[in-house]
Amino acid sequence: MTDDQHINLNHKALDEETLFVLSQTFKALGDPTRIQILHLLFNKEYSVNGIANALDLKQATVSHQLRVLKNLRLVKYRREGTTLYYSHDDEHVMKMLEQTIKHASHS
Amino acid sequence: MTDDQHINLNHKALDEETLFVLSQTFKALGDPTRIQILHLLFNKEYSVNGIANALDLKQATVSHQLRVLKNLRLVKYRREGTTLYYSHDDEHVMKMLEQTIKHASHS
DNA sequence: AATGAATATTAGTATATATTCATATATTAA
DNA sequence: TTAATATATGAATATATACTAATATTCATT
Repeated sequence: MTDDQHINLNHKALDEETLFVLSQTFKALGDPTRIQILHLLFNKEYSVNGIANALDLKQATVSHQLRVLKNLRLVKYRREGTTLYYSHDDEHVMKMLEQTIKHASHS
Repeated sequence: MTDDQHINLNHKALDEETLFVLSQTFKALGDPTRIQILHLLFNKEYSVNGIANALDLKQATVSHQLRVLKNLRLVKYRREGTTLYYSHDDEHVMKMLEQTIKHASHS
């Protein structure tokens, strides 16, 4: 029996659901394309094609990634005719992203 | 020419390197095992076997994931004999994790 | 109803990643 | 130097994910 066997009884393990939500959220930010999209949506809403044009991505690529972000409630949209305008929908995540961008930029 | 074609000239695109660093960091947190490890390391250092025991993971699994975290400088270690004690090494990331855990817990 | 525009979906492919088993390496003690 | 312990590494496998091309769907207009 080595020291490794000792267990910190004070430590509260993360419950399964929290762990799942956490990892899903971070995973959503773990892709350059999705970061670019969220970063673009920081100040204003964009249509799907607007995002595709601004970031030089295929329409289908943007649509796929928006679905991921929408499923995690990181973005929302409003419809105007056939056009869907997407905007961010999670203040905490956007602030976290902002902070981390600042941190990464001048490091 | 639709409204989508208009471009926000005020928007500064993220440069490639920042984007890469950002996504790498978030990707590191996008896995339940790595989150558990970092969460465990919040208050104190642990050996590799200590982590494996505390989280009921294989030694190899922990070692592999610690390498990922170490490459991103999210953890560091000190040696004591044959034992390596790992601890966290990025205050910003740990604070971000803490905040997001709080946010996810009571939501 | 037919057309055009914007977006979503499906299928296919390529790539990345997490885990496990088996084994190698490194350190210490006898 | 041999043995024991702790950790790292390599190979194999399974799964997940991102992108693309093609097509389907939805909505508005005529």
